[in-house]
Amino acid sequence: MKYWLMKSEPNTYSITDFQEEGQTIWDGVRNYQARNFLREMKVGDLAFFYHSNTKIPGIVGLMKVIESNVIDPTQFDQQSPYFDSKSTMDSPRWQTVTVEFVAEFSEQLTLETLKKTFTPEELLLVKRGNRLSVLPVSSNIAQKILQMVNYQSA
DNA sequence: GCCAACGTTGGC
DNA sequence: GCCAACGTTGGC
Repeated sequence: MKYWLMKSEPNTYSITDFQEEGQTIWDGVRNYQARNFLREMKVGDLAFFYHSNTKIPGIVGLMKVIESNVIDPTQFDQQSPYFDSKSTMDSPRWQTVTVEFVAEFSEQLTLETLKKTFTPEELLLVKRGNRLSVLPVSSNIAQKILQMVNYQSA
């Protein structure tokens, strides 16, 4: 079982939206490195939900992969901003996962705190200039994060 | 709103 | 295949 971190702009899709929906297809990722991580994800993997491009960015919750290798439907939707004219039904370019809401943490773990706690080597997120919206989190760092937010796993 | 960092595009 | 121009991300 692996841990990941995925970014979402709360203006577009917040942890509250996610909780209300219960589960969602993580669509719209159009970066090859991020997509490759999405392809690696397996059912049962856990991912931190991160609020980006907002006043106080940070980790706000946890989700679980419930379906892997999902073809992102927005690549075929001409009305979608994520439409990709070069992708074909026979060999779709963009795969993603379906995730299920697990928890919203009682306290947000801010980027500021993450930067103070972890080195760029420990956590890719705090690397300067990092723009990946999907990234792996090593198991021991994930455990530390879960402790920091007082999350009691079932 | 600014801009650094980085990815992508397209001319050559 | 190089690289300048351009677009996007996302913190500040």
